[in-house]
Amino acid sequence: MVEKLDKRHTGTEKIILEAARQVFIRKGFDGARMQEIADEANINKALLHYYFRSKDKLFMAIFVEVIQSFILSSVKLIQDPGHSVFDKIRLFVEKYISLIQENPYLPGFILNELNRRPDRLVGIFKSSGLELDYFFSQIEKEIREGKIKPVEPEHLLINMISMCVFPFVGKPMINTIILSYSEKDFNLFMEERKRTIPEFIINSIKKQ
Amino acid sequence: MVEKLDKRHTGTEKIILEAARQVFIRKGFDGARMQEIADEANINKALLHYYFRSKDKLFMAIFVEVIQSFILSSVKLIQDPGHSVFDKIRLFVEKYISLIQENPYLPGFILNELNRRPDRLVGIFKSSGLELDYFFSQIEKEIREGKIKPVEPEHLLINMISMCVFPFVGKPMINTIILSYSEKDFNLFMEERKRTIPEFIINSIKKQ
DNA sequence: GTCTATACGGTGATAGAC
DNA sequence: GTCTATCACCGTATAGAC
Repeated sequence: MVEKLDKRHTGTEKIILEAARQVFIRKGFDGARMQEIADEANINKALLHYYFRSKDKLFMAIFVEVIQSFILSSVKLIQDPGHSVFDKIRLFVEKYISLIQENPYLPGFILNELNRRPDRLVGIFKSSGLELDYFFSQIEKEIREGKIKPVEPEHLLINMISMCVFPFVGKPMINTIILSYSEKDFNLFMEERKRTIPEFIINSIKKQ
Repeated sequence: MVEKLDKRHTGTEKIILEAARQVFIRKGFDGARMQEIADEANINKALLHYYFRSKDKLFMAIFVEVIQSFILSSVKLIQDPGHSVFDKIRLFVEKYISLIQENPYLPGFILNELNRRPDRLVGIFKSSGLELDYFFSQIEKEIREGKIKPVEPEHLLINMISMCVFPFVGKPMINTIILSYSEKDFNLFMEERKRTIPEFIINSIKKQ
């Protein structure tokens, strides 16, 4: 608990974390091997246990880091008072898809680990302080003002997230059975979605 | 290859398959243990290897079964010539969500395994013969007839699937950080979505 | 801090009795 | 077909030299 409070990350520790990140994301917790992480970092297994006591602790270290850098960073703007709902939709979709494009395997990794060991992992970002009250009340306000049609804010939010994230998680399925896309096709498709998703949503909820 | 062509599934074999199905879906291939499957089936490990030669073969057996019963069954109606596009949207969403509600962990399992070992698994339903040509041309026809707005059929389809499936895959995240739902809340939410998703889609694409 | 060597508990798979 | 016993290996973790 108190360990490593003031100690800064050394070079080796950073290298290990980066190697662990790559291997865990590629293989998942169960599929990852300490040996593979050691190889990736060009060190030996013993050193892994020197820096992090166990596989589980090493995993938790990278998982916390991943969660915070990935989820929290991008979801802040939807609470920003400076944008209309429509603008937030456009900005969020563009930003969120771009973020995932840089780390396309992150969503699948996070969601799978969360499903596999919810008790262990869910607590991590339970205290992340993600508040959506303002966004939801903003939607209700714009409904009252006649700017957008009556719509359930929760469903709207989940719809938006679903359409951005799911294609990456379902990529192997999309590329084979659903649409028979090549890697290049898929990238183009996701690039198009930065435009079509906001269009699709706004078409649905805008007052005529 | 030729083995077991005429031999019907015995009782024991069915029990094993059912046990394997539960454990694999709960733990994934890497996390599943042959011992646990044996326990679940109330037999011993040796018998597993008697019926299926290896863990991998046992996994493939249940995976093929899962894919076929899950994916193919529900996606047929979108090629059905007897429904309008709007009706297909309503029917598909209702049917697909209901199907997943009966096996809520199936989508996460399938998607994760597919991402983890695409080379091995993707071939299984590559020859499934899922054809979407009719559905896509039907959409383009209704666009020409002025029934629905110009829309990219591929995006429409992926949007629909995303909104149905993603909430189940992202359930731990929705229930904790995004919406703070209880199990009961979540079920209610998904029940609502059978109505709100078709409404959301049709609002977006219907001609005024 | 970093290495080699090793302990030790699983884990998939097989042998062989019944 | 079903069981018990066992093997060979792998994976995490530790001991101890440098």
